Amino acid sequence: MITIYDIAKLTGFSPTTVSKVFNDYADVSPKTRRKILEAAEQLGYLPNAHARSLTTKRSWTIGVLFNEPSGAGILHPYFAGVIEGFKKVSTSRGYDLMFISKDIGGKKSSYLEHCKIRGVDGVVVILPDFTDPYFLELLESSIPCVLLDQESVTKSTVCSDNMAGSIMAVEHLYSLGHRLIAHIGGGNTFAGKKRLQGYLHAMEELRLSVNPEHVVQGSYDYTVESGRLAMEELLQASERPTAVFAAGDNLAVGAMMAVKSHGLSVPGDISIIGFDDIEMVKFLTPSLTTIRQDTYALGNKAADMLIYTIEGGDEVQSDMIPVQLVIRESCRSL
Amino acid sequence: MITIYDIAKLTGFSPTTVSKVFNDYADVSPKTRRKILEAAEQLGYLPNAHARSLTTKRSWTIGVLFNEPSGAGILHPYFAGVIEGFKKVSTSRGYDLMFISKDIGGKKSSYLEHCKIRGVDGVVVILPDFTDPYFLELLESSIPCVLLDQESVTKSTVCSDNMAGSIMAVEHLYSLGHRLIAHIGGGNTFAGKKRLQGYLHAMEELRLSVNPEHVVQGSYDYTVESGRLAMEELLQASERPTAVFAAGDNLAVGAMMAVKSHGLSVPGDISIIGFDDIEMVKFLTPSLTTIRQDTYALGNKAADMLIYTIEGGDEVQSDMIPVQLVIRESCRSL
DNA sequence: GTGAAAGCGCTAACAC
DNA sequence: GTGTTAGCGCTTTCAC
Repeated sequence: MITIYDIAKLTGFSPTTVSKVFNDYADVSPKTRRKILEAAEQLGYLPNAHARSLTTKRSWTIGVLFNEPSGAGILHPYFAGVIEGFKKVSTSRGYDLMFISKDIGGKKSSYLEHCKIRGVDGVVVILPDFTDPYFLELLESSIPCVLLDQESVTKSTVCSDNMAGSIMAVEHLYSLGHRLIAHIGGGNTFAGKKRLQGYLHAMEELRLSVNPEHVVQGSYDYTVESGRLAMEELLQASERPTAVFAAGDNLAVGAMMAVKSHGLSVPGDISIIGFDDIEMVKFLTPSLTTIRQDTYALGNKAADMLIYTIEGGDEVQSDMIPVQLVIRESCRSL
Repeated sequence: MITIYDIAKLTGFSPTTVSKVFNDYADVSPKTRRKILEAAEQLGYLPNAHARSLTTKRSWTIGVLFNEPSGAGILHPYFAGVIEGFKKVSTSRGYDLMFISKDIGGKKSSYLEHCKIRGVDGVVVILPDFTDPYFLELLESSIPCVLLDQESVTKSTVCSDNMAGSIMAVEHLYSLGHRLIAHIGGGNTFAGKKRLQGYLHAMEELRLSVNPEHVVQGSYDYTVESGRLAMEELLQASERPTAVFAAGDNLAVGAMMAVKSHGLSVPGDISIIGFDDIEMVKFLTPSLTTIRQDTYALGNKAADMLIYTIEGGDEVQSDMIPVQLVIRESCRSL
């Protein structure tokens, strides 16, 4: 391995000066800088990130925390989109991404411990289950964090405008003439609660009464199966809704399947609107009307915030990304 | 930060002995070990991975290389499934995963340089485009690698049994009475070529002639749009195929869209079979008959191989994971 | 502008 | 069983 000492030896300068060149110090003469750079090139020098981190206490690494137990984690398009956007800006700012789990060295540990051992500079958290004690521990630590779809006063947060999206969804159904509008909720998650809240708010604004039987919770993992189950429940209601607003596209897909399995039609008998706009839904029959989240923008913004904190900013930030109604075929006009 | 020196001071032992305890050396008395462990616990000691790596030249980190230019990268369910499986076993073996890009420190560099700077112990490569010069450079290096869907004599490889899967697909169509079977290819990728090969092989075995107009290439990125385009082309053929074997589910979905847009029915007029079994396709109308790849097993196996190499094994391994025909509604019997 | 010296936290000979 | 010593590759005072 080529080190700065090799370059020092070759050029006759000291390791200190070589180091200064690679750290863009101003007090190196242009001539010296050039010679050192040439020697580095010639020797094929590459810096050693571990050695650098050991002295500087900066790893230029960002930990990525996401849902593992459900396994849905990375497989969900929401996660993938956010990470893609996050990676884009963090990479361009010089940071690499590392997955953080509760395992380390094959042994169980906490997220916080894992982060400290690896010396990550910050963490992006994409974890629907905010009751996890290990997550709480991380929140209380002093490690820079940005949270997606969470609320916090100590850490920065980013989320979609869930309220506005839900209101759009309900208003869209209303404008089509629907009055009996049901809701399949996203469980006990931040997004799920906001969307429920948006639904309730919109119903009230429109002076529509909410039949308690018309609000059922899907599980926090937003799976198709969970949507199917929820729809089965809705179908048992004394009064059948004419439209359903599902808090996630997977839930909506499950709901569509349930409706069809009862020999009913979407949108003939029941209109369905989702939330997310994951890629698949535009190919369904009928294609799904939904509220599009800009996952890429969510990731971008999260990275901006986290790096701001890592690099010394101490203001706790929080931002909401606009969402958009995408009209397709799954909702009909009455 | 608590170091082994703090523990040494507190317990009266030397840093060496403390270090030995954490590295499970046998020559430490049980009593000493216990005292040191207690002190560590009490002080809240956590090891410093950078310092450790600096001396041992082992980072317990595995680099993940995947397709970035297309952006399809992590968003494709294939990638997500493989990584999920890969992460599972590597984590349990003590390794963490880090994304490797061509950017580092905000500057352009090569994958190989990135790996060396970060000191990763090995790399898993999930890159359809094997003509990338930076990928070639990595292949020629001595860094432990495992490649997915690639061929190599110097590095270990894992892939699905693409040939067998393609043969299954064609035979399935044949058994349903189809004789005019077209193919939408996966472009100039390893998997794409194997699947084309399997198609050709099966056609020959079944003594079916292949109309050259019935073989069209989708792009290497396996997108829906690419499948749509390819199907449009097939629809121009002098003789219309009764069935199409698409080299990927996205391609198949695109093909279905094209068929429908011409007022034709799947499977009424044209039967379609895909490859992958990504989650969405079972919810399509008609649901897609396809060849299922076990992406999780692919990832598991890749991790096993890579860790084998990292930990000193010098045999170049290669393995093929079985695939499976999943019959749904998109192929009809003639 | 340049360099000497110390130290980041840890492990690995080797001696005792 | 335990400790001494040196060193991994780099950065950072601080002196020149």
